[in-house]
Amino acid sequence: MTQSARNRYELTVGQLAERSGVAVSALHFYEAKGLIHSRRTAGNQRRFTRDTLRRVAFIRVSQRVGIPLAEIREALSRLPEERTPTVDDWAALSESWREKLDERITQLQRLRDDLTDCIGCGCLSLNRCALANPYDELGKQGPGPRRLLVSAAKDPRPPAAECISCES
Amino acid sequence: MTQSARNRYELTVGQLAERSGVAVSALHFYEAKGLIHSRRTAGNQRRFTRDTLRRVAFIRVSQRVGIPLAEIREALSRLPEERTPTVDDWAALSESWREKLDERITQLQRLRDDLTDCIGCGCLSLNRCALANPYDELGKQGPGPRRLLVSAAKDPRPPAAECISCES
DNA sequence: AGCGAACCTCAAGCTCCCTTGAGGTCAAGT
DNA sequence: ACTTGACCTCAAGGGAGCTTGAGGTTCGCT
Repeated sequence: MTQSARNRYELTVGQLAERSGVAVSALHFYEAKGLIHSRRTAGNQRRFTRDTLRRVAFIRVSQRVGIPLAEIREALSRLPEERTPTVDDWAALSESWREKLDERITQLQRLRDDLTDCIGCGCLSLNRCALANPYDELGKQGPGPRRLLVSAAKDPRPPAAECISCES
Repeated sequence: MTQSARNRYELTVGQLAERSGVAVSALHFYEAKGLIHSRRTAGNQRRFTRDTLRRVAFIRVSQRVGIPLAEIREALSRLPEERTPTVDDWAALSESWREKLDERITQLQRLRDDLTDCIGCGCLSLNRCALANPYDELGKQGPGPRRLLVSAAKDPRPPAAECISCES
């Protein structure tokens, strides 16, 4: 492959940034974290293969759903290294993500239903509601949207405790 | 109201922490950020009214959905200051949150559907997919799960752009 | 009065996810 | 040859959301 031919199939970091909508600094960061990879030119500049666009797309999508970079990295590491990932490779990855999305949707729906219940009883209970009581281990890792994709609750909810705000 | 009577209706920070499941340090933090309020005893200790439990519950619930503290603070500030919030006050707040939840659910569902589409076309397009392209202003504020509750997309999606990974 | 647990106030530290800046190199156009 | 813009590295900064630690006070009980 000639150098010029290469140029048609590879992207500079600037091009990748522009086309993916991600800042150059963020791309550097992703590379440092092992989420994307590049070869270097003789002049030490990064050259990304075109499928890096897909990787970046995948990263952003995953982030929007609430998955931390470390986990995304792990998922991406399951793509074949030796060859350019095929559509099927990507489909498999996306499929697993889709399942997580489904779980998250189910979880939010329950959250919504429980919120409605809580309004009904006039009680925003920390112990009784799924609202404050995420039956998942991720909930224990502290609050915040850091890890939104939780393993969807095993259904045995914790024993209904007292209502923290209604009782004495 | 006597001091002892007061004690029955107020909570120390430790009690609030225990009953809400939130660390004392976090409660201090919330107070510093104006999400909760306390009176101080003669000895400079915090005393929280009982409805603070509900506030904390509301905070945690909101966080789980992905709402940043600043926004939660703003929502809470709509509760009446002069009197203890009634069930109706809380219901109004929760109702507005429920709507956001609905929006969020809808958004995730579309995300999921689009992901399926993308698998279909074999293309994880940054420009075409809702996936990478959250038609909402919050998406522009950078990535991450920091602000997941977006104003549900006005439906005119952006003009279908080229597929960033499929074309040349 | 004395003890320990719980409380107080800063200030600093931590994780995540980047951005900004300084100082320097590379590549393409004139 | 020169300029300009894109690129490089590395270190530091920033915001969100807390936690940890030091040093000191107060509460409740015996």
